[in-house]
Amino acid sequence: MSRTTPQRQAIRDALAGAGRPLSPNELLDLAQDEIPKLGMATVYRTLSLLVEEGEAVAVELPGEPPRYEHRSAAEHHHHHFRCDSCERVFDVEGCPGNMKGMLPKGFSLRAHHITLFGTCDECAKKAG
Amino acid sequence: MSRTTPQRQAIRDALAGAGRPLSPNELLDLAQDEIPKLGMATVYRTLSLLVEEGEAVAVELPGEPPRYEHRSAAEHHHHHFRCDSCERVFDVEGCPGNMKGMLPKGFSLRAHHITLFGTCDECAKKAG
DNA sequence: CTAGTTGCAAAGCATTTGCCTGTGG
DNA sequence: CCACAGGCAAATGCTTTGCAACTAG
Repeated sequence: MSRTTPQRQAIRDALAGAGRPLSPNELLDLAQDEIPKLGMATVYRTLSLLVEEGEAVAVELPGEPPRYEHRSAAEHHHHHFRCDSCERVFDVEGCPGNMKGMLPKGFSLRAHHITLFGTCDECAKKAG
Repeated sequence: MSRTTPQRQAIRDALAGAGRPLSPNELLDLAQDEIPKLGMATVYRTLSLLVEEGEAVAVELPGEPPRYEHRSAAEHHHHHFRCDSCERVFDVEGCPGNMKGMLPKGFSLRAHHITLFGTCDECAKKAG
């Protein structure tokens, strides 16, 4: 059975507390505040485990390696925003919907991903 | 200056003739019909060159390495559809637009990507 | 106790680069 | 002729795996 270890707890906590999708590196940095010797391999292994358990969800963005967010964020339909400046990713609410009109004849739709790109509020402030 | 070689010509032709975004591997296969000894390194080097020249455009999809499409496809705003079954990617016309309403307060929008997932017409027919 | 976990180092893979030979202009 | 290109093989960077030591239950 799957054990509760300090490493896993630190990773779970970081994910749950972030409120946005985190990259494996961001996760390593955050979790190392708790467990300084934590290795990247453990982060990857724990992420696979959390995804299997349904505790975390992979967030795939165009042109970037996957990030991961806590189950609570994934429970409702949402999309993502990536800041050009700080490169952080945020969840965004709402959806234009009605994407069936875009389909070529004979194609059927199962899902859609929308990614917005621009500047987040913090970076906008810094830039003046 | 940049030279015209049989390798580059084969790659250009494959891209121009495809009518949809191609992965480096698809491109290698197609171009090897013309130049059997063509190497992957040349495909990658030529793609960078074509992108610099504006002859080709990189198409980034969530969770996948970039594909490339001919300039002619990129001249107008469009999005992409990926078939779950054959894994090919197609261009789709139209756009729900008005994505600004989704932005959190203080965020500004520069661009958006939409990717549709489902089954293409050919695969739908095969599946009956 | 002892099977599941971890850290470290080595292995994988797709992409990129270095180097020497070949060739377009 | 000779600077640019191409093929091959080695290097890279991120992710995964192997393995011996460690620890939760």
